[in-house]
Amino acid sequence: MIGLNEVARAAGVSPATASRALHRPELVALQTRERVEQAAQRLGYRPNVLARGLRTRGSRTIGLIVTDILNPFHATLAKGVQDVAEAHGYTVLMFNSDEQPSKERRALETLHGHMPQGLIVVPTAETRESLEIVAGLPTVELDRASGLKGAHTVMVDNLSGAREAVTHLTGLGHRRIGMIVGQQDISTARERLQGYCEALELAGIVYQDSLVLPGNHREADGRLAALRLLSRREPPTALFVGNNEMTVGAVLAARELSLEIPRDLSLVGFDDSRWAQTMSPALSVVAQPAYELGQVACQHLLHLIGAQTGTQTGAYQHLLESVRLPTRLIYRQSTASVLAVRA
Amino acid sequence: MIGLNEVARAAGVSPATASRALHRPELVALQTRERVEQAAQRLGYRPNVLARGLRTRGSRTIGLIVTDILNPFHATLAKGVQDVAEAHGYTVLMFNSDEQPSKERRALETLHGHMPQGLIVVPTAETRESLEIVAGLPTVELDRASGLKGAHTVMVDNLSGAREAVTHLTGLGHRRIGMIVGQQDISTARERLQGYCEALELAGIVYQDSLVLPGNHREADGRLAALRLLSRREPPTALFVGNNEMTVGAVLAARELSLEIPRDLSLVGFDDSRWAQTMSPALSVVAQPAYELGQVACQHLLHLIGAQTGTQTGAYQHLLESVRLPTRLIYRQSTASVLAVRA
DNA sequence: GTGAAAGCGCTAACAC
DNA sequence: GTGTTAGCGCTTTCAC
Repeated sequence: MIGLNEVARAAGVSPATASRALHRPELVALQTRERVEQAAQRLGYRPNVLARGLRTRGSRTIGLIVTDILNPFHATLAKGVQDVAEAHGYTVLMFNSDEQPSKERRALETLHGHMPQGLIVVPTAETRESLEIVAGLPTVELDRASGLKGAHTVMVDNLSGAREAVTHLTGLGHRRIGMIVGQQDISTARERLQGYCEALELAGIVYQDSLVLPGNHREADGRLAALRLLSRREPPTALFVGNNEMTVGAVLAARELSLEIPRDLSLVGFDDSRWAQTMSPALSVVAQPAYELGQVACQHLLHLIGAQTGTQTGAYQHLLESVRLPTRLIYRQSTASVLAVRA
Repeated sequence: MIGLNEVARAAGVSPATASRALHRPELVALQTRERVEQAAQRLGYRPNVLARGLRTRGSRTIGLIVTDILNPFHATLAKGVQDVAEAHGYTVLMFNSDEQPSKERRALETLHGHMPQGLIVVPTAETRESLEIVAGLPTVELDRASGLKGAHTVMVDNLSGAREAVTHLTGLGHRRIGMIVGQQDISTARERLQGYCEALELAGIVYQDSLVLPGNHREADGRLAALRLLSRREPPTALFVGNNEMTVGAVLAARELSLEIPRDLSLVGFDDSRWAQTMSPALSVVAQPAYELGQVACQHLLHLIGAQTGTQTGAYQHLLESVRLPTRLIYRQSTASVLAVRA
């Protein structure tokens, strides 16, 4: 491997000067700098990040832990994070927690050994405790809040997103609206449920516990929950599903029961996706700006890192702890008026 | 940060012994080892991967470059790689080339600085040249072959996958079968095109150049190509599309032209996906074992790394250069007999 | 079986 | 402006 020593020798300077020429050009005579740069170029020099990180205690690396990279929403988050990180010369170490606190812990431990300069995490149910592993590390929680106080979070406005979706349904005359919602130890699930409740109240509908079924964010859970809800004596005429994977399950359940959407059942999902657009009827959804969410989280983290090392301009000194991005309700063909149905 | 020094002091031994106790237990007295292990445990010691990597020139890190993490196929590849890597204590540095050779080069350069022990890459058109950046690094090419001779590759059997799909179409009586295929500088596209040709020949149909349109793997390309093919004076009665993103485009094009699948057009795509299953009619596809592909690539790479350092048992000494996994044609509702149509 | 010492490649502190 | 020196945390000779 070509090291800084070789470059220095080729340029006829000391290693220290070579280092400065490359990273602090202003400390070096123009002429010297050019000699070094040319030598580096010619030899194909690439700095050894490990050595530099060891010395400066700054690896130019950030950690990212998502709960499920196979979920396009998370893949998109990851891309947003990566693109911003890369643009700033940071490398991303990505891990999957698969929604399991134990895997998350392992990821955090591995990460810790790599001495990252920051962390972006989509929390699981136990992140609050696990984050102790990387105590002191600038951290941004993405999409969900772990509940750790003082934590920086970048999330979507779940409350009003859900409220809007359900209000759309009540506006169509639906009174028996079911909800399939994630585990209540996840902040997004709590907020979306609350939005549902508020929308019902706004429409003067009393909340019915039996119309709300929990699921663990997976397709299979959504299917089972939908099957149960739709097999009731008085099944709901509309369904609001709290995450994209579970929505697929709900669609499958409706098909199994030969319910036609939207004639027999109106459906709104949370989070847009390719299949929601191509299935027929196309699905109405609460769309989330996933890519932007990832970008903002990364920008936020970089500011935190900058703020810590004091490289920051005044503008960002007072970073908001919590950022909320808006959702957008997309009307497609999966909802219909109850009146129309009965007619 | 808790370092090995602290652990050593707490255990009343020298740093050297502490290091040995943790990584070469056989070189240390049982009693000593236990003391060290307990101390490490108690203090929450996590080895500094940077320091170790610097010293041993082995970072326990591998690089992964995919062309598009937003493509579920690639996300699944990545998950397969990650799961295997993690199980063996390796951390994955993942990059996106977005199908752009320049981004791929940048990723390779960044990667190089991190001193990875191996690389898994889904090649772009110029990978053969760019790989020079990491010359000597154990490398596995995934899903596609860069053309570098002697390279280790893990791919799917594109040729027979495509042949089977098109033979299915000819078996249904189709004679005018269009193909939308990726750039010919990508090996998968070449192989799939060849499979198409062979299937035609097998059915005694003469190849028509004008029925084959290229696209750059994106949805928009697929749409445009399909639009052109389907607007011909004598449009094809069936379409075989060479990748999943472009297949979405083809479906959209068919809808725009008010062609009903499969009545007016039979369609087979390459690579299965969520939307292919949920759209109606459900799409027949050549399914690829994406997760397994990633797993196998990573196992292969780990063997290469092992072989290099001589840690390997004889069994894997003679690693095959190229691994091919089979595809599987899934029959759903997007294809129909021409005869039935005309009837 | 264990400790002392050197050094991986780099940069920060201190001289000059 | 530039060189010298030391040391980041770890592993690995080489002694004992």
